[in-house]
Amino acid sequence: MEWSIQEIAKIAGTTSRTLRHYDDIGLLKPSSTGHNGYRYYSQSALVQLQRILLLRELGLGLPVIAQVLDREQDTAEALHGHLGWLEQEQNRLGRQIASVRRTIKAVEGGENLMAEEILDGFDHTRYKDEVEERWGKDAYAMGDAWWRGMGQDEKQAWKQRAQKLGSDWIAAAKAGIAPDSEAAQELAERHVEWLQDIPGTPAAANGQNGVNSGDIKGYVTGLGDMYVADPRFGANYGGTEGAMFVRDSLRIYAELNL
Amino acid sequence: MEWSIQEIAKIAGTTSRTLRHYDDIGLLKPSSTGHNGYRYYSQSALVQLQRILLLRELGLGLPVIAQVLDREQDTAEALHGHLGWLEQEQNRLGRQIASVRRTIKAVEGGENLMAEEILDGFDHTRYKDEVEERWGKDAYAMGDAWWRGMGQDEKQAWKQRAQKLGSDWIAAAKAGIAPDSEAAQELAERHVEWLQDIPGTPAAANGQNGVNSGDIKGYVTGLGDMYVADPRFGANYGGTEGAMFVRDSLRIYAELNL
DNA sequence: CCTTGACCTTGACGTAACGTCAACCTTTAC
DNA sequence: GTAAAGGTTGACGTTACGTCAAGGTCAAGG
Repeated sequence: MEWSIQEIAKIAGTTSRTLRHYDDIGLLKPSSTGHNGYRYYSQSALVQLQRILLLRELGLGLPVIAQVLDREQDTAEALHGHLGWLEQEQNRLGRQIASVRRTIKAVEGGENLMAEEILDGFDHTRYKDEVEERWGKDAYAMGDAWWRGMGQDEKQAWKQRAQKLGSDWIAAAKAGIAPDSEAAQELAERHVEWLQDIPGTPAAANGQNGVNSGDIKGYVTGLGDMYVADPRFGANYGGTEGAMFVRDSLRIYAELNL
Repeated sequence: MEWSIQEIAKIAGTTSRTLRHYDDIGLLKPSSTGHNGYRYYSQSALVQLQRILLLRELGLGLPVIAQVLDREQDTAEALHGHLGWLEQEQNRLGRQIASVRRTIKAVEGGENLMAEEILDGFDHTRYKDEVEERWGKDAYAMGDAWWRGMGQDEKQAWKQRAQKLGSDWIAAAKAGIAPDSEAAQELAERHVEWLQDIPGTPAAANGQNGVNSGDIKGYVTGLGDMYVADPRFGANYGGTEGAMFVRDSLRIYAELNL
């Protein structure tokens, strides 16, 4: 018994285009071809097709399905791997949903979505890439959620605090004092305390992150290096020169106190 | 203050390619262009970019973002709509995950993924399209889960039952008895009882589906029509002739008893 | 024999949002 | 002068087909 392309398509609940596609990519060849080029499919081809469609409904990609059918990969193994990916996706969606909900609340609360003022002084989203690269996506996500979850006045306060810290650093650097001087070390202490108020980072006082507290030292010195290497951060501390002063002060503070 | 394309890319945490893309599709034009064709972006463009990236991270499509930025659509409204889509997706993923888990269990339990034997007599996946079209996606999903959740012997029993029912129908039709005869009505009763054992359909005895029991009558007569109209179903009852006999018997039974 | 309609074929564009060369021009720094 | 860095405009690749487009094949009817 052989069926034409439309017939198996109907039987299996798919379209003839899909069949041609599977033929093109070599996933499922017709069991015979007429002299006129017509594709004909046998019972065994139908079984294969059903398998393909079953796996496809589970979300597997066609290349993976091909491997499974060619016995190049164990079915259960492939499904396990796929399951992991699916769960990751679901988590991602969950986080995204939470973010959207927060944003809706913020917007409906009258907050202008990322107003100009956010730019001057402190803009946390600028650091997205660095943060994600160094401490993982979750770190940024937590910081991001924390930031957007704050009220207008809280944000204002935070920015003022950051700006004050920055200007104090610049003043200290201009004054030519040493990084290991008492004044500089006091600033370093303020800086670390400030960092500890950002959730999701290794420095966060409450250990809600998976990072153990032993990382704080490396985190702080790493930050110092970043301030110097990246002009966007350095700009907050009076350019590269100021950033170097901050870095040295922080390193010394970290060595002595963390 | 103006920035080159790489500079804002870095500041905003994206790539120059993305900026060019946004320029191409008209989502974000550079605030000025040099005589050499270089793109330059101002502070306000940066703000727009940040807004775009924020919305993009929330999963909105670029066309929607464009509408929001052009004030053609309310931000909160767009986010609400998007939220609905996200939740749908999450649900879909959840169902898919459950399906994959069941399939893994089946495969690891030694069941050959859709073996040949499934084809003869009864293959529920053949009816996917019809079931989904007539009674919704959930109906098929539930029936599907139910089928794959059964053990090998249970499936065997089910198929035997289906096949016995089919052959009895064929025999009755061949015997030339009337659809309203006692023998035919007994068969119709068996048929309905059989249908009631398939979860997710309007006929299911336990009302786990959102369908009210008043639909059973329409469901049964509708099925009869389908048997006649679709040769795949009719084949189970001895072709179109037999299917017509089944349809008439079922219709009479439904009128009298449902 | 011719037409009509149903079904088949291959070929090619479109989809979302860019990543990734390729080929070529500018600016900056040494 | 030249090399490095950065800019420009194409154009292809990505996933799994949907959707024409142009044209050949086959069974039935006038």
